[in-house]
Amino acid sequence: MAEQDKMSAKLTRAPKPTINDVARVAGVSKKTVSRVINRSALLNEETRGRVEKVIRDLGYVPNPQARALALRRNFLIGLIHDNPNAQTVLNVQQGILEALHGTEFELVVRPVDRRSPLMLEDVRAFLERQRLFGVVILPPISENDALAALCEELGCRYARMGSAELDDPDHMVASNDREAVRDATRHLLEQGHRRIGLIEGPRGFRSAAERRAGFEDAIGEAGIELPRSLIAEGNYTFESGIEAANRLLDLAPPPTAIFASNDEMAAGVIHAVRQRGLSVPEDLSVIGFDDTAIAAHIWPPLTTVRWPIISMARSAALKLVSGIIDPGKQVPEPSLFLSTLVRRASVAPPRR
Amino acid sequence: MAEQDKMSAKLTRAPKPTINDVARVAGVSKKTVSRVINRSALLNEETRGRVEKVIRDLGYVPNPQARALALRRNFLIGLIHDNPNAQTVLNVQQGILEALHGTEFELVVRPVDRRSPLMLEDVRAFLERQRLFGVVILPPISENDALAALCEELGCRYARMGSAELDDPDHMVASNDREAVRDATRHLLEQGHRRIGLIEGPRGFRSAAERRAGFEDAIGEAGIELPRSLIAEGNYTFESGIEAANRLLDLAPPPTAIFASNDEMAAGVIHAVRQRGLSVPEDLSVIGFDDTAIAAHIWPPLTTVRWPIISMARSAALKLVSGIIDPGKQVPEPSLFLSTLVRRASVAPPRR
DNA sequence: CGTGTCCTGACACCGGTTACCAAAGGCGCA
DNA sequence: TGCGCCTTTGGTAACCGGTGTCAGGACACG
Repeated sequence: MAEQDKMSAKLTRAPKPTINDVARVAGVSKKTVSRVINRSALLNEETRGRVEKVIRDLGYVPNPQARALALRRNFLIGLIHDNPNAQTVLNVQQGILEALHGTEFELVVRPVDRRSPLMLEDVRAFLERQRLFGVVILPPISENDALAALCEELGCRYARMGSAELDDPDHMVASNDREAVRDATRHLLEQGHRRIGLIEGPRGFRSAAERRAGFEDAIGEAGIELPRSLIAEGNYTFESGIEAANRLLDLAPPPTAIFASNDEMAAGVIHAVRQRGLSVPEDLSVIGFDDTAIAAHIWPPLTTVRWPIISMARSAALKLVSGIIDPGKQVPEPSLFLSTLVRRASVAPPRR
Repeated sequence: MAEQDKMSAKLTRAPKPTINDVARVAGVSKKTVSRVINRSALLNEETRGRVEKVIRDLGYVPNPQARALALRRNFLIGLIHDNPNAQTVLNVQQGILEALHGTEFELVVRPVDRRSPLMLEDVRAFLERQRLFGVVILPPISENDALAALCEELGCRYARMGSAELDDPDHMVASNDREAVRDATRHLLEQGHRRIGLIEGPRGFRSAAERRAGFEDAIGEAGIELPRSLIAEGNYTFESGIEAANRLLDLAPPPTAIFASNDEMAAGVIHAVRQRGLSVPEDLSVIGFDDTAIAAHIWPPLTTVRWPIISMARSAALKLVSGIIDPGKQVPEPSLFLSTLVRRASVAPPRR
């Protein structure tokens, strides 16, 4: 309590030092202090050292609001998403914050409604008003080219995350979904499965198309015919996974394995199998995609494709602020991340 | 494309109107426009109308950065959390954003590390630098009184969410965990269970204590002795649920039902049961707490206590900004929310 | 001594806010 | 009716805490 009073009193007596205080104490002009802060090159080393000492002594921290006004740009990174998967969104937030740690940037979240006709105008108003420094755009909304064009138009840096390269590397962080799904499907083929069902993501999603393509690649390689009936559409939700699984399991003969385009739907598949009194992997092998927490937590633990979302998010954020935090560092952030198969217990050889 | 060019050109030609533009066109001073924006009482109605029309015609929107500088306060609401549960955090974000929708406020997320000795200093630096308007603090970190004191000291509004009333209603949004858990435990008792295990949350967590108290209330009411061995401690993670369940199931005789203090641990219990070749609810009844998505998605669907987290978060955010957005509205936001039992399929009468 | 380079400072400005003052109009009162 | 006072309304200037522009001093060099 006493300590708190002291701190409180200190605050009242000595409000935060401003650039003027630093300038006065150091015996230089505001502008020179500003140059020190911004690591301007044309500065006498001796002067820089003196000012830096005063900054340290006074505990001076530049006011982000004033900088935002003068620079006509905020030190905020926005996260635009319409992702229904909580774990994915939170992982992305974590990755971005890791990249922003120790900088003056903050993270502002902005969920949007992909289906709303006002979505673009909403985002425009948001970006214009807040003058964000940059935005990270999550899939599936990241596949919207109009959104990227809007950022470009408004002079807002952007980084799109996705399952394929939709943009140039400066604006895109992608994963190799197609290859990863091909590997996952090969894994099923190696186990002896020949009749494999696919639950694809919603039409129009790039990720859905990529994953389907990878699946078809592997099936084609193996010289297996893929009847249309073995492909069911889901919308990335648990419930749609149940429905799609039921459609596939009602076939005669039913598939002996199913690749679901995300873990949530894979969990739905397992649920549906159990409702029928069957079990995984004895009666049906299942592979998911994402490796979210649910994959390790359901029973049986789900064989799935690990999507390195945290690293991707970190890289996306670093792309946005690179050259700002540390002008020297110009090592480009990686743009392509590799998804890999994680083998757990939901895959086994087919019975017959 | 043509349209985009047009818009782009328009932007270049006519940058965002400022308060000066509005004043000039309306033929009044900046100050008068400012009065209109801030709904000052001492203003001629005729003047107000004229200025408002100009504002509408020009599409003028006050610049938040300039306001932040002049007012020494940002229009940002912070979310401080150390919650490992993705769904909970995202639900809270959703609730806050619902409350902030249509206002000039934005949401900034700030995960913290409860165990770090620098946590308080981190938050202090964050609040001082950004001069946040207010913060919503999630449990369990919301139980930290020093954090609330810090907000008070820095003049930052705050709203704590939690499982019991730790603060006055202006700063607290609570749920009735104790009563809800008592009801859940009564439900098990009504089904005929007499030997019921408890997996409590980590020591030092208020939510853990409240839930345990509710459990003991119900057991005590029923006149049942509660041996210490039937209480196992977890840390709210899936894995800790497995471990705790194994400790309880190794007892002789084992419990016929388990109340787990959150869904994640309840999912772990179900996992452990299945690993032993047993099944839920035939061999063991399970109740969780939270009603996160996982509760409905695992098998069997989990009977749990619904924690109205989204409404709580919305209310917390409205507490912060009330009197700002709409000075007229002084209806106080509710401070206590009721958790209720959701019956699914993880509870059945005991076998013997 | 003129010229170019390097470093620094004066000053206006970003777009709002508040403090303070001035003008206009209403009113009581002599 | 005229005067002073109070209230209402609007204007001016300073300020919030930084940034850009540009001029100019110091110094080396031809």
